[in-house]
Amino acid sequence: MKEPLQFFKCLSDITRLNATLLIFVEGELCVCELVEALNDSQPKISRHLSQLRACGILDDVRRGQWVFYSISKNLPEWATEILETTSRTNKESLQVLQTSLKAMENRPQCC
Amino acid sequence: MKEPLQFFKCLSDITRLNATLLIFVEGELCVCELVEALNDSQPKISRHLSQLRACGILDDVRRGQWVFYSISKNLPEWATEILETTSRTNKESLQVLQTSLKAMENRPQCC
DNA sequence: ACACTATATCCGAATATACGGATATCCATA
DNA sequence: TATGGATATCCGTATATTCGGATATAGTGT
Repeated sequence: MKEPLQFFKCLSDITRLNATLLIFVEGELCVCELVEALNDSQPKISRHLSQLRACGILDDVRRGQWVFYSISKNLPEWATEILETTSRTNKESLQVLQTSLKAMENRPQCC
Repeated sequence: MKEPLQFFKCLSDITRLNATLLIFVEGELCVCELVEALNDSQPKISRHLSQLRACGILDDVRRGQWVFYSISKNLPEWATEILETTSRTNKESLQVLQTSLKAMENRPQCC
């Protein structure tokens, strides 16, 4: 993630924005958790996640069956600042997503 | 400008991003100045400016023949923060645009 | 009224983006 | 190695976005 332009393009889709912010506040999430929290199809979520990874916003790590996504350790300071500002601004809608997430059963980290 | 999503969509086009940032650092610019500084066609610039105005990022005011654009007085704090961060990050490419602007002859404010 | 400059908008074409559905891949476990 | 769950990718389609070129509108000065 070198250019703000590319960063804004990534965040200009509702699915990618919500996924990024949710991961930003939760720390690490796997695909099935995001499918549940965002209430979207698995291929759709997966496609957007791989785009965010390709742009350098997310890191992914496989752990058993699951692939966990987190904010890239190489994300520049300015991008983190923008995520900070945005998560604060979207606090309420983010809390809705966090609630769906907490209501999910059989979350991978529990096993 | 209510939602970060909409804000990011506006800034995810290179013409709109550059126009917004240039206006952000210069304070107020007319269409012909932006046409010159961004080296694009007048209809293209005009179209993007009206989009930015419709989204609540820019204000416009006609002064004689010219229409001047500035950052909207109603732009929320969080959006200003993002513009601040972005203009700092894009400092170098912004300076190139500012140089083209300064080199322009017959700028409206001179008359 | 006319000419000229600045700006805005309309239109069709080209391009980009996002999607659903099907399918492939990867891993754990029996 | 067979099965099943989780994830990724492919493909064709639908939609959205952007563009250039033409044209319309608005204001200024003659």
